Amino acid sequence: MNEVSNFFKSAFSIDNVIFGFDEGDLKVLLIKRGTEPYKGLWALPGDLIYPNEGLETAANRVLLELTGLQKVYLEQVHAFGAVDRHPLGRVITIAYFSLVKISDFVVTPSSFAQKAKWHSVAKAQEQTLAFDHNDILDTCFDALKSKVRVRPVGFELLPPKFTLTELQHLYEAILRTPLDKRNFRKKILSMHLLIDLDEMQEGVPHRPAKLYQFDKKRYHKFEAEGFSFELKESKSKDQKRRIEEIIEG
Amino acid sequence: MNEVSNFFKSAFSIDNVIFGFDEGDLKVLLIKRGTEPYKGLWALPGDLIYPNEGLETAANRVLLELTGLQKVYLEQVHAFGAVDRHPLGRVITIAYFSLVKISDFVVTPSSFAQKAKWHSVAKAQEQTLAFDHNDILDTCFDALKSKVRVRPVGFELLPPKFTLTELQHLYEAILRTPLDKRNFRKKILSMHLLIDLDEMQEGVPHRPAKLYQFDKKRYHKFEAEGFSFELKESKSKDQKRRIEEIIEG
DNA sequence: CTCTCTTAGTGTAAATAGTACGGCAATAAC
DNA sequence: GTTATTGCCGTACTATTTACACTAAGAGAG
Repeated sequence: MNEVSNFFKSAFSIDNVIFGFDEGDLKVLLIKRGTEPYKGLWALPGDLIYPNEGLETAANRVLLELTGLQKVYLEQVHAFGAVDRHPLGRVITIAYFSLVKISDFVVTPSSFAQKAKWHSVAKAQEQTLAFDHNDILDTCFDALKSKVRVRPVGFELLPPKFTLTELQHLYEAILRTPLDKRNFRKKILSMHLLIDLDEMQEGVPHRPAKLYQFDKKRYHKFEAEGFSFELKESKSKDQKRRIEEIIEG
Repeated sequence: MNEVSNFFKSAFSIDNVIFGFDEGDLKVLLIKRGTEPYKGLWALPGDLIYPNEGLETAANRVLLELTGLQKVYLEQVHAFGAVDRHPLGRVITIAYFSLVKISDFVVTPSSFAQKAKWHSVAKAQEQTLAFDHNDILDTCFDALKSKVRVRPVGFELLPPKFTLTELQHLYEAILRTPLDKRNFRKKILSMHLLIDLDEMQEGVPHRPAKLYQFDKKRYHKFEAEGFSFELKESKSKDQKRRIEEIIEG
């Protein structure tokens, strides 16, 4: 077998797709590159991994430097290692996504020393990003979409107190599909994972909504009993009809 | 930002969890290490990634060298990068799992030049493997378990013609839960993804079963229409009762 | 104070999907 | 022909999902 030392010619990095939710829209935090390569293009925040640093540690470091936030939801998604993905050498990058509550950090000066900005995910996906960051963003967005169906991670994006409508909008933004209001509420409430705070929204120019909180403790108890959070992909009549057609002929 | 060249002190590898299905049991292909470190222990097949080699290419190469198989199902799962995971240096490894039909390769001499052997996954998980390969195996097994619920990948492990009972045993082995025979058949057949070959099993000492084939073409058509394969995790009465208790109390 | 605007909140019937469960049928071996 | 083994089938019950439309509450304008 080849000696390890023969292969010391590559570098690792992490890239972090930081998602936030604001104004009813799913956002991603991007940085404008100030140096070559890809100077002037928007890129995902990331950095090379230090020699004595674990992968997740590196991802958390990037997040902390940029947002000042610690202990946020972070999940590894995929390693990207196309030979030519970095013009300066072989760099394999490991992509993470994290979910932050935008309201949690009021633009600390340090965090925006580099020009960082929230972008609508949909718009970011349409423009050209640096490196293979379009791939990475797409992959991480898809990972979030899948995750949100099977784990209650959406709450990581909302403030601690939220309304059912906000929650629904969040799911609609992530799943990119409209949901029926009554069915959504019924489903969510039937999981018994929301605490009704007996508080009302304030300062809204219309009927105020009730505020809820995610019941993390209960969720952990449920998990221990093998309970599984599930938001099924629902099939429309149209889809069913077209599937019928394939079966018939 | 740090120069890329400062970081040229690490290596990448891939490790491949190769799953097979035989004798009603899920198997994994392991190699006995002939050299230090971890000499004598069983390990996942893997190798360092060559400087000009993509990640998936490397994973396929390892697979090809070991089994002689090409074009098998391969999926990236997770990158493992604990600082001390390799005693000889910093090596970040990217774990893949692949699904092979054991019947496809009749132990080619070259493939077993290194001592490779199929192990029951359950037993492999109980013994100590080299490096962090227990972690990797567990993670990949869980990934397979999740995957099998939402994509019809199980067929990759079966010969082209199989019986419904074989298919059920496969799912039971992966999900590690017994399934009701009639309900399983009903569910699978209702998906219209199996072609009834009008052929019978031969040489079995009991009533022979019908043979089926997975209808890949139709599945791709369904996919294009947004159809989603789904095998739900079913909750037992017991589980439901315990969840009720949490809600009440 | 009343009218308007906006969003919150609610129920039910029909269809679909999931669950639990027992007995006869076909073959090979003896 | 008897036995052992596995294949194959159907129904009643329950739970979940779907589709769908109106009234309620508050803010703001006049």
